[in-house]
Amino acid sequence: MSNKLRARRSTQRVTMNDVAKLADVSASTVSLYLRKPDEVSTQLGKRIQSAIDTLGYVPNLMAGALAAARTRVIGVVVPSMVNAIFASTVNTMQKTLGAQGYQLLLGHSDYEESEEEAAVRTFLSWSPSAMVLTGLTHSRETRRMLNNSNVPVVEMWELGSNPLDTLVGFSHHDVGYTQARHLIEAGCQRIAFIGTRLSVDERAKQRCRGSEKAVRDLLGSQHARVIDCGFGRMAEAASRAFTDLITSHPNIDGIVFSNDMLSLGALSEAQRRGIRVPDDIAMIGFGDMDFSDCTLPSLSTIRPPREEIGEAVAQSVLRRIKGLPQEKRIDIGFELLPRQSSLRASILSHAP
Amino acid sequence: MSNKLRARRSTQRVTMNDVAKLADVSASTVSLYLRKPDEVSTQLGKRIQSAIDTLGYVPNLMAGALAAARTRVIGVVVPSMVNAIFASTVNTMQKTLGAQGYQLLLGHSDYEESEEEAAVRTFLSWSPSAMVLTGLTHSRETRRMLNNSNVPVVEMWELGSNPLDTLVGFSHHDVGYTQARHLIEAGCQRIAFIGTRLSVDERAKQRCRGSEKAVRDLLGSQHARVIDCGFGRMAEAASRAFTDLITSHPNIDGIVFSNDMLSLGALSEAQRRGIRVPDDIAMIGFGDMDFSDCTLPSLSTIRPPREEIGEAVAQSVLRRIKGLPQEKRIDIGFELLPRQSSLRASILSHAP
DNA sequence: TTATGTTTTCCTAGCGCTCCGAGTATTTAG
DNA sequence: CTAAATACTCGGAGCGCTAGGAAAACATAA
Repeated sequence: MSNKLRARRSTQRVTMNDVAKLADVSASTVSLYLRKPDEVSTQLGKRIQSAIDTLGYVPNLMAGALAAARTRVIGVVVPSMVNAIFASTVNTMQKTLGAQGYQLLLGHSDYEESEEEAAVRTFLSWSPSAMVLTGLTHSRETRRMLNNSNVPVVEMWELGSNPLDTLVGFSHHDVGYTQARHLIEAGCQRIAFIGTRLSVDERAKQRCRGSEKAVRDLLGSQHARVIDCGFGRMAEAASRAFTDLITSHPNIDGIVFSNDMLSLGALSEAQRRGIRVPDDIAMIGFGDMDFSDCTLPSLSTIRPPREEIGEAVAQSVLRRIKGLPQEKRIDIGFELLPRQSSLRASILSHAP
Repeated sequence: MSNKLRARRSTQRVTMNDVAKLADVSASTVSLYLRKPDEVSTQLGKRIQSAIDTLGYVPNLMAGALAAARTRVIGVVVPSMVNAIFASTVNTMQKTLGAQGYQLLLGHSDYEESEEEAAVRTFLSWSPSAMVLTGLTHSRETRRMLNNSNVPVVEMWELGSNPLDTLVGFSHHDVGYTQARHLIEAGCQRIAFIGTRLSVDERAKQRCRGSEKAVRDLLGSQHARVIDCGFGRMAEAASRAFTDLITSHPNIDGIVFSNDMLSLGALSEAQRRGIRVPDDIAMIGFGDMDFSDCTLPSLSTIRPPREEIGEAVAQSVLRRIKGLPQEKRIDIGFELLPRQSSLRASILSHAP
């Protein structure tokens, strides 16, 4: 008999067994109490709870996850964590899901499919309860992994075709259309579009197309110009883009921006140049950022449903996990916030 | 003999054993190869790798974590995820730590000790490799848990006394001092401080004290007024605070802000009222946010070392995990960015 | 060839919890 | 008062992997 003592590797943490011993019940009962308190008698429940409290027992998540073959983890991939817009959504999800005992694993794609793929791969090895991605554009491999994983997936912040599973968002095309229409209704005739990263940001691209369509539908013309600022510090890039624009197209009278930071940059540049906003040029952005209603003039914009998306995603995920029936496509809509930067005198004189 | 077949719970995932069988080696060898490739002969290594590839084997993190009694997880608690300032730091940490195979678990305290405590408790049950907290103020229970946990801890974004373990940050008192001194050097005589959540944001409070001290040291007076906007939408609150301030103290000629969003709100309000910035009132903020150099006038501010902190924390954590010696206190410093909002004509006429 | 040292591979006992199936009270029905 | 139903509890076999030590294979020296 090889009875040699193996080096015991035990961490000296309090385990469920310790609790069981102190409460004078079996470990199974403690486990049951922890998972389904109702199925344990009140009396034992109390004894167990008090044992837990005395010992300061903390369940070992790893052991639980291994035994149950699942974790209470939800993987979330957003394009950028620095972007406050997504932060609000994640924040809301965190609150709702956290209250239900789920832990978010946060990753970012930097607007690159390959980065997203890496994040998804990492997250999947956690056996997550669900995965949440941003947008509908993913690499082939990402889609494959997700499809094979048998994990509920929610794509958010966009509506469109070929969803992986569940979809929660709004139409960016409609946003763009609404932006341009708003300017047109304010009396603008020659409209330009200024955005960033149009090459990689599918949603920004959609907004641009929507704006384009409105210009075509309502003015029978085209964007006078579309400028892609590319990457880098946004507001600064916007200053340059604005300068560029009014040089090449001095008769522009309305600009649709891909986000409010760009609006702000352009607005400042306009002021610097003595161009009046909205009288000479009207502007509308997207995002309703913190500062948007505090500039002078305040910035007209579209408020995306940041928190609402977070909440809807959370609820959707919860229902999916519990196996409840769940809508596959949820349109949250958005809100036009007309403010001073598009409030032209002309709109008054142009009354129908 | 109770030979009844128990319902096997096996997930049909590919396990290490499957790989071992295909490669015709033992499971231990596969495990060893995965953990320390050098300790396995090249020949076997190749065979194992190819088996892994054919089967598409993905290690079960839970099982590994349970057996090894540790996870490659790092818990990070920031006051707010929506605040882009912390987002940059986290982003940087994510990049560096992620490359080393660590996964960040992100939580937020909402500037409340109790929330922080909850997050820490949750994270500790993951047996993290390290914990990263923001600031030095924690609940008694938080400190206790962390001390007992034997997990490396890094506190960031602040310098001060009684750290739990390692400290990476800069002095907010110095920031405040620098802000006020800058205004004073620009010729301001009557300085006020406008901040938010001073009651709960220890770092903002420090900056306020630092500013106070500079006013005392250099002007021999006191802040004409300290306004705490409280919570809520910042820029808007700042407009109100500004109005309030110039009503009660019409002779104010310089304002130190707790952050740039407040500066912006006040700046717009000033413009609305025809008050010239910086000539009538100079302003300096904190944060160097995206928009800060794109307003008109551009906003003087202090740039906190967001990314630098993230990188330093990551490196520090890595060294701690590896058991390498590590400085206990790292001062990253900060940078004064003088811009137009504090560039007073008076500074010229006041030349010494 | 044997002894000795090295390197490589493998055996095995856990890690702490979950959940199936079975056992034991307790209550209700007959 | 006994049988049947109900409500609680408990035993214990895994979950998939790690890591200590031993065995095996290989290399070198005597």
